[in-house]
Amino acid sequence: MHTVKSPKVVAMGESVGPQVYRILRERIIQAELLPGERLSESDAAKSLSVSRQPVREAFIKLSEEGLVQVLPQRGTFVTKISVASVMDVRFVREAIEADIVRLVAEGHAPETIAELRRQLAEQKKVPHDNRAAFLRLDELFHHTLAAAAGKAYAWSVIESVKAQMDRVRFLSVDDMHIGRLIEQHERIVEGIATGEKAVAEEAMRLHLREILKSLPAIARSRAELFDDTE
Amino acid sequence: MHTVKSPKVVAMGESVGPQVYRILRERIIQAELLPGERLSESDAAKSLSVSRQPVREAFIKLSEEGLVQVLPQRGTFVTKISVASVMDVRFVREAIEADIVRLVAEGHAPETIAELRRQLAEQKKVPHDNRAAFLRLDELFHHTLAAAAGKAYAWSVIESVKAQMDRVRFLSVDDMHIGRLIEQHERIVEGIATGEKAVAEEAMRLHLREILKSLPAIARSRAELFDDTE
DNA sequence: AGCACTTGACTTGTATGGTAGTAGGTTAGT
DNA sequence: ACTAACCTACTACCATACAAGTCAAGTGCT
Repeated sequence: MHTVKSPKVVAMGESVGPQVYRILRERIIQAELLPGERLSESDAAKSLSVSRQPVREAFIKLSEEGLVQVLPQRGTFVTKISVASVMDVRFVREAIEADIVRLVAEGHAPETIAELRRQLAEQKKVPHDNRAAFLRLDELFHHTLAAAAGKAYAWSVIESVKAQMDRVRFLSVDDMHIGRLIEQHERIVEGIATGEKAVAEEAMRLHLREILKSLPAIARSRAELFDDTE
Repeated sequence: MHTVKSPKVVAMGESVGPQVYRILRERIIQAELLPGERLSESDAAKSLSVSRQPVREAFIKLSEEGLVQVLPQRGTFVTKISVASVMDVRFVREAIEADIVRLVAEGHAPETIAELRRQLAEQKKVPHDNRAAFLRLDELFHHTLAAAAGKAYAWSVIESVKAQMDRVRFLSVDDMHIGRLIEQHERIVEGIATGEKAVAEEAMRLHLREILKSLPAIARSRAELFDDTE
């Protein structure tokens, strides 16, 4: 039964609601949908060839994540990036990942360390202008640490929270100084390998605070994307 | 089945969906809706005198929190309590609250310390059999710490995550040794007052690990409420 | 008796209709 | 010209109808 004539954006095998959610989430994080932009249940529904209901469910999820703001009877808008929100998320992330990396350092499993070193080599191979590729590897690095600590759930919490940070990272096109970030990764792995959990933890905390350095400059240069009520 | 033709359980002034969510969430946490129990969009809608749609949205939110499990075309069930899930949540909570209490200890604001001591006195006044009252004060205590650290967002993350822990706490009727918990609170406040952030942090970590001690016994005595596939 | 199949009463997922409310441009009144 | 009332075109929210899948009881054949 191939009744699909319309250019359905969604695929089979999974409910439509979650698919719409992921599509919109990705577009917001990658700044394809700009902060402040107005969305609409019916417009989004039409453009995705689905009904309004799944779109509505997606909007609700996005609003819980703080990516959109739903104003009843008025409209739904992509939230502007808020410096305060980014810092709030960063704090939570640091707290969780600090404990994770300490656990990994305690475990000092050889295969984990080998895997992390493999990833470091991979990261160094990325050309300095290919930002997206490095961001993927960075994501993998942190995810690997969580998995090594046996904290899959903690990672899922981080994932649901870090969207606000990711939006900023997609903006910092120019001076990402990938080299420095890799050095920080190396220090983390080093601390793990030597079993110095305090060293590893502190390296992770510093690593996650790196975003704070670039944030003010980005907020100034792309002021129209940021919330100015703070 | 006595269906109360209740005159609108929901109130005015707020959307129906979130209200339904809170009502069901409360009932699940307080074990009024038992783990394993089957829910139904239409039944819940009828008993609350609303339509299926807001109920559906509530179900989705609850499933994201891990309180219910939605099986398409089959049914929606209150999730059984999982020892692994409780420990996962506890880990995240410890990581965040450890950093929070350290911040508070660094700030050593006199009015905060005074407020915490006031709450300690309040906690001691609670009769040892009034579990619910103590749980409310305990909740307030931790919330106050987060607020004092200026981490409202971090607290909201904890709130959305700790439902799994709260379900267990409502079960541990008997040996809650409220006294010991208060002693732990006192040690936390002491660490904050003296500015020894390492002491305060460690006290918080021990406090949040307390649940692990009672968990195995509860899982054994109320095995029918727990997931046995682990 | 025992197995294959049908049927119907459920379930959640999706689509659509109807309502109250807001925003903004336009028009009538001064 | 200026103000105020209205009017239209939107919005999200809720209710309801329909579609598709699941499961178990029941039926008829072997």
